[in-house]
Amino acid sequence: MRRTEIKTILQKEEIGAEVVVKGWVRNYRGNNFVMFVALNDGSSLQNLQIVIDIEKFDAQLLKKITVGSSLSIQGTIAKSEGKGQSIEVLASSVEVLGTANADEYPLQPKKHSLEFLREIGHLRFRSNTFGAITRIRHQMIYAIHTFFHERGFYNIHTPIITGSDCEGAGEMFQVTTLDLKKLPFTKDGNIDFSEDFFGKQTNLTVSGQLEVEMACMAMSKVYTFGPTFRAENSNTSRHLAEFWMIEPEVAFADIYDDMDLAEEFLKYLISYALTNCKEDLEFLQERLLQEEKSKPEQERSMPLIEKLQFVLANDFQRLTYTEAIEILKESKPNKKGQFKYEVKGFGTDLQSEHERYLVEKHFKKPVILTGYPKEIKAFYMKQNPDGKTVAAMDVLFPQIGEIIGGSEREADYDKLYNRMVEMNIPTEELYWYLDSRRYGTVPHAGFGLGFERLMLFVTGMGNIRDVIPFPRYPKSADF
RNA sequence: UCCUCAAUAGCUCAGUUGGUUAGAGCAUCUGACUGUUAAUCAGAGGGUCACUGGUUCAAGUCCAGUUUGAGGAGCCA
Repeated sequence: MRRTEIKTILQKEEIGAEVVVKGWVRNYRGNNFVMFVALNDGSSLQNLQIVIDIEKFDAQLLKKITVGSSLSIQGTIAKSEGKGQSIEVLASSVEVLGTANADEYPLQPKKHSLEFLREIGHLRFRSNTFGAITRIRHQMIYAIHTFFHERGFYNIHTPIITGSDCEGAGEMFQVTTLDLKKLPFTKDGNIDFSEDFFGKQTNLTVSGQLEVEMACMAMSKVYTFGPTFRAENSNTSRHLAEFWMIEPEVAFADIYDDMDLAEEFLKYLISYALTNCKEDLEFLQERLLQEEKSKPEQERSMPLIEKLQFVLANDFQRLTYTEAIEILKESKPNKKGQFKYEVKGFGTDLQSEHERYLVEKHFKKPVILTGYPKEIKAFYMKQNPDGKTVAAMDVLFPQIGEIIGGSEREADYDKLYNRMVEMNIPTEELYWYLDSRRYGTVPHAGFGLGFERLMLFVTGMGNIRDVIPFPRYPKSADF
């Protein structure tokens, strides 16, 4: 007989039907006559209650049923006599697929701290919280591809190993097959990378943008969704050394089209989560409410689902960097000296306290900031006619800050070339990037969305290390 | 990388001005109980007090360094 998923059994409620279910024991209890097992197979947050008549089974077999063990159960679906669930399965055959020594198994049927679960990252999928996050993560991946597919975008696999060390987005991890104990050197004392696997120095990518722009110059609407790597020594709850990024690129589009796409995209994903991950979101919301009970009332935030609906219901506030500086300059905390960094005028780099003030206090909704000073932004961004600013846009979200960073790209060959020289970007190495402006250049724009940042917002989790299965960060590459 | 705080049983935590044999709840084990819901009740076992060094008659407690974790900042997505 084929296995039926627990989710299906709970949905259909076919009383009297004969089924085979397989899964892991979350908890069990009982007495001398009857045993109740809460079984979970990952298909749903809900467990299925298995009822075992103790007299019908071998005592040695039943002893092997412990928290964490895996079972195959054949039985009939019945209306539950108990209060906690509407249906249950009365077992006619019980097979223990794998035991789990109760003395050693670290997951108990009780609340564990997220820090502890992170230490047992290989087992934390078996917790309710991480199960919910895992299901939501999958739904979001699916929704991202669906969104772009429905709008005529093509998915481009940009390289993970890159030959350029100047993608302009941070410190890179080196990739080499050279024997680190016997490095080959050139005559002038440098490491001889011509002996390396690729015959040159290579790194893990920090962004697929430059390559996806090349595809954009033929396919018009493209996106890449892949792993990116930053060797920055960032120890925060919002950064990972290995994370997944979504980078769409659209030809014949300007910065306003880019903002429209970003807002539509984020709202689509949040709306998708609300309709397709209801049960898991409700669970995470309840978890957060329990956690917040210990906090004073003013510090408590909106319940998770309400917060997601709120973002859907309101237009993102769009304003320029210059306007933001004016608002911040005139703000109470700035005048009273409550900001750690005072806002003085144009050119001030916005700190997270300033972004938070704009999003959480002043506008109380997501904000899209545009027109940043060119000095604080990347070389490829389109220079505005004012000579001071570039057509960049950052989407700022409550609690997480910058969730999206994007721009209209500089399409003019001379302007791009000169800016690269100004910023010491090696033009020979990036000849291929310049070629896109030399042959049939068109206006185009795109952005990058950190997938785990989106996950933080949708799940309401506080630490980015808890929304990716196996987080990589400084001093940590376990599992 | 910087600032602040923390590390005691498998987990979550108490541990007084430095002073006898380091405590609780949960988990585990044993037993009781005819339908449980994080079951309940009774009993038992379980500790290199993160690590290294120092002060002291005496250190879980004080000091220094190291490691790890949390919160915040920077870098960014």
